[in-house]
Amino acid sequence: MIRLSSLPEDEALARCTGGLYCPAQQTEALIHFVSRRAMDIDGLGERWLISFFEHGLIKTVADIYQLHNHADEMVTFEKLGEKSVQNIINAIEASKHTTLARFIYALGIRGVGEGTAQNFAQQFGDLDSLMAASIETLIKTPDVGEITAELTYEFFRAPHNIEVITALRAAGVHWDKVEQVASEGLPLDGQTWVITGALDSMARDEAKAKLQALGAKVSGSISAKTTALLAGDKAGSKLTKAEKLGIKIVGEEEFLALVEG
DNA sequence: CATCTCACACGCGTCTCCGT
DNA sequence: ACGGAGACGCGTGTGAGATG
Repeated sequence: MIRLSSLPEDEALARCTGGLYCPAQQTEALIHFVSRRAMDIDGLGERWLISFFEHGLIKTVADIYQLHNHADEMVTFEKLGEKSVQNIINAIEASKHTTLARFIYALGIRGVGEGTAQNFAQQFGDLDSLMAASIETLIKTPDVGEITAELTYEFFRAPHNIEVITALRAAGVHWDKVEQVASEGLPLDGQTWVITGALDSMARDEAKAKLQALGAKVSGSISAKTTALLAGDKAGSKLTKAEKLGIKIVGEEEFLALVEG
């Protein structure tokens, strides 16, 4: 996505709202769709997506799931061998089994990032309910205001977006039923945590999942309302800010004792 | 086997939107 | 109107795979 603020004044209004279909945004949509936090298709990055797009192998994100029919053509690309192509095809196949939250995030609806996508998944439980929801209903989702609700509503009213979503589901993209999580009674219920630095024992995503499983909300930036900062190696400005605000700093050992105990 | 390219992981800063 | 928090782009370091 191109930030409006990075555009010259006279181009600021040039952004279209085509979502999954608009030609100017197609490659951006593709790149976002395969990214780690969305559908997580390993090995298929920006470079190959653009090449495949330029050679007409893919036009929309739904075409990614037809790429296995073009394996012979793919190996003819420079720097792309049989092994890489097989890895890409395997990764595409693996991505068919996902979660509703990831799928919503992958759609690239403006204003809907990872957190909001998760909230939508929790709130609506299935894609059809979300797609059918009115602006008034959408606004009832946590962290969703008028603007995001309207953008989401419009997204699901665009025929080409519906087409792509239908094609994705027809290609076999599916997700498990959403489990409604009740955070009440969990040890970290009502707390907001932030993670900084690298952890030795696990990836940050894993640490985030563990904290969420204990009822905590995990945020990306420190504020006065933050309960605690989980600080690993090479912690940067977040640690400084947390210290300044007098926020509790939790080291990896203490964190492990907490999540395992 | 050395080199090159690409994708990924992660941190950080900025901007925007939401809720109060 | 303001502060909090999320979205997003950019920069850097690292590892895997392709090529010659």
